[in-house]
Amino acid sequence: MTVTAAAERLIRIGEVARGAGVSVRAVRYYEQQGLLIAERSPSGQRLYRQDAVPLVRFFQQMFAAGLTSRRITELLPCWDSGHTDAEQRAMLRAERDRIQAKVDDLQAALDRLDEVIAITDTHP
Amino acid sequence: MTVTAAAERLIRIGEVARGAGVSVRAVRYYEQQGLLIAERSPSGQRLYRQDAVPLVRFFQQMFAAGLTSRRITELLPCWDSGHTDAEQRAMLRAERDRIQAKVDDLQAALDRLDEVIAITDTHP
DNA sequence: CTAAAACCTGACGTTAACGTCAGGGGCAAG
DNA sequence: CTTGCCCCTGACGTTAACGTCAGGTTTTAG
Repeated sequence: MTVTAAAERLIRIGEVARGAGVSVRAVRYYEQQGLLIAERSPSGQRLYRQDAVPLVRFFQQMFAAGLTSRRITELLPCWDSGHTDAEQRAMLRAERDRIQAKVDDLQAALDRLDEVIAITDTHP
Repeated sequence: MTVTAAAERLIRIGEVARGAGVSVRAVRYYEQQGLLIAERSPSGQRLYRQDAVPLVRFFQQMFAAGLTSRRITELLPCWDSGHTDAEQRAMLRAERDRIQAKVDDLQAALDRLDEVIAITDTHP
């Protein structure tokens, strides 16, 4: 039973990309935007810890929800440290409300489409 | 009691835009994309029937749901005529499924945010 | 009649998250 | 040694729904 953390096996960018289901270019972009920090090998190659994979998945989820990379960087400390200041709490709520509104909009559009589908199916 | 339809009062682009809550530029764009047809006054100004307003609102709803203007033009006959061919039915279902998947994604992201909000609220 | 408000046609600018290409290095297998 | 795969840094291209500006005409209110 090791007390000190076992030296984690570092992975390269290709493995991160494949693991998270994104392109290598996307991972580099995340670094450029300040979302993801990577060590560098002596030859300059990016080296990531394995938890970079779920982190990238999380980024994808937030992107899908309409958050910008800038906003994600501003909110990342909330996940990392579990602590937030007033500004961050306000942003969290604002994003939450925005997403909820979007869900409602999508649901309304969905109902609209289902309506037409129902009509055109029963009325060939 | 008139038998022939009363000559509908035609409205200009500004009224359409204000009525639907979009910019004049947007309405012109819709015409350019083939979404909206307008008569022209002798001097060249666009003249719309009043149902252009709810129609533009409908476009906005579809845009919000992620449909492109091209897709909307392909599906407009479904609303206008109430009739669809096989290709259109397939498109309708594809869009419906895509939107539903997006709703699920958003809901997952929402849960994720709510989780953090709950933690940071009870744990100042 | 006149000035403001509204309309017209181009046509270039914007934004975000990448895609893609050019040109070059490094490293394990055979 | 060289072949192939992965990696690197720029840097320009893409897309969709408009925004915005320029320069000119039309409609409307007074």
